[in-house]
Order: sequence, then structure tokens, then C-alpha cells
Amino acid sequence: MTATDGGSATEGDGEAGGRGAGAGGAGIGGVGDGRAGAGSGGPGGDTVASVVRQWRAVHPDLDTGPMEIIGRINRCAALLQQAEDAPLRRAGLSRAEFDLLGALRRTGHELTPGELARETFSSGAAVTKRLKQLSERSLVERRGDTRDRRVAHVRLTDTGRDLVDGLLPDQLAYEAAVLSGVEGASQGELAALLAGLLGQLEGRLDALRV
Amino acid sequence: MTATDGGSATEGDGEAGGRGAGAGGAGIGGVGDGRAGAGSGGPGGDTVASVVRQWRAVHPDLDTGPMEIIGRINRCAALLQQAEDAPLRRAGLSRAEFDLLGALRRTGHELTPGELARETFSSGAAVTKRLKQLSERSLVERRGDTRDRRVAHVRLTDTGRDLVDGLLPDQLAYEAAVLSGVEGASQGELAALLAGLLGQLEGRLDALRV
DNA sequence: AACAGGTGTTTTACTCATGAATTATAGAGC
DNA sequence: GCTCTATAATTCATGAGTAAAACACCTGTT
Repeated sequence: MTATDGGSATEGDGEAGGRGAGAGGAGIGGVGDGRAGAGSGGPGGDTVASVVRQWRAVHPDLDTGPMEIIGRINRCAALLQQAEDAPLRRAGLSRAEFDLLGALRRTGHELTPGELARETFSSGAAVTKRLKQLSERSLVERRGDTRDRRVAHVRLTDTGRDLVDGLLPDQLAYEAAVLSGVEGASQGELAALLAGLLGQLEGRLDALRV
Repeated sequence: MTATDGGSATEGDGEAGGRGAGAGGAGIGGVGDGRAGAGSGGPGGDTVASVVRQWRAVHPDLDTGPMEIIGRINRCAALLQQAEDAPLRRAGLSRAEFDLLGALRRTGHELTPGELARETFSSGAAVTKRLKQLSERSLVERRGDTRDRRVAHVRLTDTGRDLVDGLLPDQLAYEAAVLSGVEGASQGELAALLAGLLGQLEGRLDALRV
């Protein structure tokens, strides 16, 4: 997120912790958190709307359209990340750890550290560290490949599997509650529009990485 | 983002930073980055869709609806954050730094460090550090309050103002390019739906923070 | 005037994630 | 068999961000 976006992302998704973790900045938006003084999103507007108004007052000639989408996505992500992990924290897991366990659970088979890194969108170093901690907690196990001794295979222990399976319904219920303010039909539209955008982004980002 | 979300946020968002910064994890999604092996989003679907399919295969009884929205928001935010800062990096600024400068520019007046923290959705300590760096680069200046000597007032230097004004059009053009794959009418719908969601989140999150 | 309590900012200690370097291994070409 | 290159995982050094402690200062009360 950038100052143009009126939102913050965080630090990292799943991943970025140092930063991450941190929730991103406020973006062009630099919107603040709702408690913010400046753009508290007056009557009838979210904080991004008020940031956009500020920018338009200063630069009336610029097309602020992109901010209204990108800023809101970043801002929503930042807020959701704070909210989202309540059920996880009760289980003593970080989001990144749950992501890793979830990747193993949903694929249903062993994964190598490299595959886990790609799957969870994080660096190999981060995966190495998480695997160490998770295996100390006996949630995952590693075994070496018999043919290629460079590679390891990671799988969930029974305990790990049970933990994920127990947590998942809580997490989904929590997320459903977070979204409950949005009408059912709108939720469907939103999901569809986001799918379109995401498809474009996933296909094109490399090309745009100027 | 959590494993339920099929997306990552990155490296941090406005607020939470530690986390952040990193590009978040892949969420229940743990979707990977598009280059990921597993859920490469086969024909006709983004990566979140394929993650959702994996979860449904394993837990057919669960309602995966929330993942399709939250996962995509997180994943979009993660990808946008990587892409977004291309113009910024050319200027030698991080997003967080640009957010801070942008807050000063768009409000049009001096802000205290505390106000900047709220405005950019980050911690006071982070603002202190950024101000130090930005003032070493002569992009901002501080002055003490005459009445209350605890507080400082920060303003853009002319150089800082010019930098923001020069960067903003590039940043907006870049964001417009990123969104160009989405039809104009859909962009409007998307912005409106996100505004609705964000309004809900900003109003309700405290209540949900169980 | 002195104190108690509160607020704004900075400092400190720590965490987490990254990229680059490192180690160990595989496999192709000669 | 030996060398060269590529790949998988781990370790190392660094940077960003946080929370909490420390500081500095204000303000109301007695």
C-alpha cells in the first residue's frame, strides 16, 4: 500500500513479519485506523473516501479512481489481519504457522520445504524456522528423501491434523461474522469481482514489474 | 490472513507491522504466489479458487464462502504491495515513508508525530524512526511546539513536497495500469462494494475483537 | 509550591522476515 | 571417474517494526 491507497497492508501477509507483521502503512491513504483524527471517515464514508477527498482538494487534476479500489483493498486487508487471527491466537498459532499447517492439510500429502515456501508465499528461510518450531511442538514431522538426500518431506502429525481440523471451523465462523455486515448477494458479487481482479493480477504482475 | 484465506498480506499493513512487512502468508489459502506448484489456479480460476477446492475436498461440510472474499482480499493486497511500489522504489522511498509524506501533503498542514502515527496507521516508534530518516534526507522538518514542549510539529520541506507531487501521478498511473484488466463499470462496482465492507469493518472491528 | 496522574515522544530490547552466503547433494558432459 | 553447474535446505547478517519502559513535560489539586 502506498500513500495513494489510503490503506495499509501489512505487514505482511502471512508472511512478513518483521514488517510485517506489521500491518502495512496507511498508503497514500495513510488513512489511520478509524481512531485517526484526520480522516475519520465522516458521515457516509469510509476512511479511504475521506483521504481521497483530501487528495482531490490538493490535486484536483488527478484521477483518484485507483485509490478507491487499491486503497480499500489494502485497508480491508490490514483490518482483517488484525481481526482474523483471534481463533488462532487462542490455539497459540501465528497466521504464518497456520498457513503452513493448512497447506499440508488441504493438499493431503507431504510437501517439501521448498513447496511449502511457494505454497505459503514466503521465503525458504522463514519456512525453515517455522518447521523447526512446529516440529518441536510435534505438529509436523520431517523425513528425508531416500533418493535425493538434499530434500526433506514434511507431513502433519496426528496432533497437527487434529489441531487444524479443530481450528478451521472456528476460523471460518469468525470470518463469516466479520463479513456479516455485508448482504449475502453483495458477498457473492464481491467475491466474483475480486476473483476477476485477482486473476488479472496473478497473470499480469510479472509483466508490470517494471 | 490465515490459512483460511488463501492469501497473504504482506508484509504488514498500516498497523501491525512486525508482521508485516513481510508479504503475508498464504492464508488458509496459503495460496502461494502464482508460481506455486500446488494451487496454480488452473483454467478458469484464480489461486484462491483452487485453494478453496482443496479445502472442500477435505472438508465438504464446511462453508468456504468467507475464504472467497477474505482470501482474495488478502491475496490481492499481497500482490499489489509487491507491484505497487515500483515508482516509489525508483525514488528511493519505502511505502511507509511515502505514506508519511503523503499524509503531510494531503492534509496540507503540519502534523505531530502522534497524529502521523494515527494517520498512517503505524506505531509511534515507527514514526519516530521514519522521521529521523526523512529529516536526514531533508524531506521533512520538525519544530517544537512553543506552548507544550513535549510535542513536535512536522512539515514537508519544499523538496519533500516536490517529491510527493512528482511521485503521485506516477503512482496513480501505475495503479491504473495494474487495474486496467478490470472493466470500467466493474471497477466502480468493486469500489462501491469494498467501501461497504470497509465501512462495516471500521465500525465493527472493535466489537468483534473477541 | 509540590505532588499525582496523564499525555506526547523517544529509547530499548526483542521478534520476525528477508536476501545472500553456505553446505550438501545430484546429475550432465567429458 | 572427475569436473562443472544446478538445486534444496539451512545459516547468517541485516533491517523494519513492535511493545513496553523511560523521559519530558503539562495540568489539576491541595
